[in-house]
Amino acid sequence: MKRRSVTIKDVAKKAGVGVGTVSRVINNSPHVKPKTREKVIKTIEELRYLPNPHARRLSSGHTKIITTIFPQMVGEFHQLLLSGLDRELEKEGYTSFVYPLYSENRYNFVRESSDFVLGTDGLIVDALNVDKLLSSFIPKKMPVVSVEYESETYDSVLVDNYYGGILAGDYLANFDKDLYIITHKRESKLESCVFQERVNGFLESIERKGRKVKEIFEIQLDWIQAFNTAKRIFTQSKNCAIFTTTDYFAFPVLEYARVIGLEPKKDFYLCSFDNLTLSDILKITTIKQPIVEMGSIAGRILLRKIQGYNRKPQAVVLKPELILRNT
Amino acid sequence: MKRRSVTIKDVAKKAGVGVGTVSRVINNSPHVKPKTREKVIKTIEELRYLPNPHARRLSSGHTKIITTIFPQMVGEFHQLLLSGLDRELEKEGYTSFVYPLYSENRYNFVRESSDFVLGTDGLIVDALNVDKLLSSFIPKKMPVVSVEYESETYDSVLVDNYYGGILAGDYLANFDKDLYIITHKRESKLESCVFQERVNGFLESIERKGRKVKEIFEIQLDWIQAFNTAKRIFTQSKNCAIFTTTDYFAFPVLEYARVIGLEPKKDFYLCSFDNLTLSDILKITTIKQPIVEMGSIAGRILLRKIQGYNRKPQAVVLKPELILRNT
DNA sequence: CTGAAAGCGCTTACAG
DNA sequence: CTGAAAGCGCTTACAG
Repeated sequence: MKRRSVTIKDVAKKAGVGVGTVSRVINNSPHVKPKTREKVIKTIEELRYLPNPHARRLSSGHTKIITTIFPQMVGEFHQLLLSGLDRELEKEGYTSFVYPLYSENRYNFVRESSDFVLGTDGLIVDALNVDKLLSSFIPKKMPVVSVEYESETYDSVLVDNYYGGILAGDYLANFDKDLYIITHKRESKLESCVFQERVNGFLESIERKGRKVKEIFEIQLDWIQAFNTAKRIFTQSKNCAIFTTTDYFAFPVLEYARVIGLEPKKDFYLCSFDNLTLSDILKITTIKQPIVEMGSIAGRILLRKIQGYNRKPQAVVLKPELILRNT
Repeated sequence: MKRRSVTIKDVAKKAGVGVGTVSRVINNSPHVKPKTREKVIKTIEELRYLPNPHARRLSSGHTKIITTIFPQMVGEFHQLLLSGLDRELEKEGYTSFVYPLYSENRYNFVRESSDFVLGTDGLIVDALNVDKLLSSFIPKKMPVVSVEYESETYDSVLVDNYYGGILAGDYLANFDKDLYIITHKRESKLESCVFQERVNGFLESIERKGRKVKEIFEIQLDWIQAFNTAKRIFTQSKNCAIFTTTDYFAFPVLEYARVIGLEPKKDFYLCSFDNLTLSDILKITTIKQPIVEMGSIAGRILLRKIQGYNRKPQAVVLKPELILRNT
């Protein structure tokens, strides 16, 4: 490709200095005489010079960018996680790109042109089995932090989903109701794997209390399906307590209950998971995760790894919390 | 940085071939004898060689990656847009990264290390005034497509938001109700600028019909605020028709109306904008945008520009559509 | 403080 | 089909 553009040489020649000096100027090196710097900056502007990032990265060895791999972009959750992450990255002049992995095609792209993974200084992987899915394409030296999934290969930052399930179970088992679970069915290896843990914790809790779940519904991350599932449950039982493993499902359930005139905390109980704005507005009882904090911690760990701190992979496990509200 | 890793030279030496041959193998060139290819592939695996992407990009001049800049990550909308985009990109072996621009810090990062924008082959910018905000950092030759904003500098793909507003106005003005608007207040230059257009179209439509809006509420993209605004409106008027410029606001409005026992299409009317799953579940009347299609068209145009087609910036304007439902 | 030069790790005509 | 070599555009010791 012959995209003849302005290079550092052109600037150097026009400014009457060496390329090294131009390089020092664009990198804010203090070892440049003010006069020289000024002259260089001026000709950079005149020539509208923009440094070639690939060349820069090839010789410097870093990009100051990290990649975040999310299974999907569901919005609020990821935005919160990212803002926590950014808070740390910004301190050191890094920023982050997002690579959503919501389709098989996108996954294949990572496999096939695995070099694109290498394109940045580090990797945050959210809610994916990074060991099975990605580690074989990730170069040995690449700093990686796994979020929401306990990796055997890398550092992890997660919420204790099992314990969250227990909290939900402890709450709902109090009531003399038919117990139901609505959870996400992992249909593809690319989907998040936190839900099963939540279910497991829930089951453990109610078993301890001598209770049994009446039915577990496994559906896709889809409001319509959740709505229809609610319909089925409320048709089966007019006296139920439902555990939805994400707030995303709680909303349609509550909605359907309203449609048929059921009153929460009387006709039925509902405990959800995530504590997104949604559950706050609708006054849904839910399990809260410290999302922003997860992001920050992950960022801090990643930065340390980039700087060369080396240690065995560890997992930081944060505790979820029951937020009692009106369901 | 001395991250001594395996290079193409190491592979060449061990395999007993030239570096050119190794390069041909990793790039799937057909001009390699099967025997040779096999040998090279084997030693690549033995050495666990991974090509350095920066070097690759420096000499080839492309990354096969395009960057998508979103103002925030609100989820469904962007996921749909991205999937439309990917459909086109994949055909040519490209993929896309997302750079969410939800904070001033993130914007500054683009300004200051503008070379990171150059890091990919093309740019999709969503719902931002790309002319004012970004064009000065974007190199002349970078292919750019603006989505949801009509750019003067680049090609654009958008929905006619003004016309959408008219559709909403034509609908709500039919009823003998107090007219209200709830819209998003752009507080920062980084926020989407589609909402004002929607409002303008709405105002134009009702004016034509000799109607006036009672009050316009400008709020943040926040459910709680929308909920409280609904409260204010329903306190002021028990007989109103509300235009929410995004489905995101329609849900809390409907929710509050329910709480106080108001019946849609009788006690009040509501017309929204976007046609997300939300409005489908809640049976909200809304203005539909062809989101996936916007993504595809943007992808196609961008690809053509990358391939060198050059023409004056044009705008592709898609028509929105009124979806009549239960509000 | 500054310039000349080596080197980063690839790709790609070129010559065979 | 293949190797030697130039070149992509930077950064960074090195020597002054």
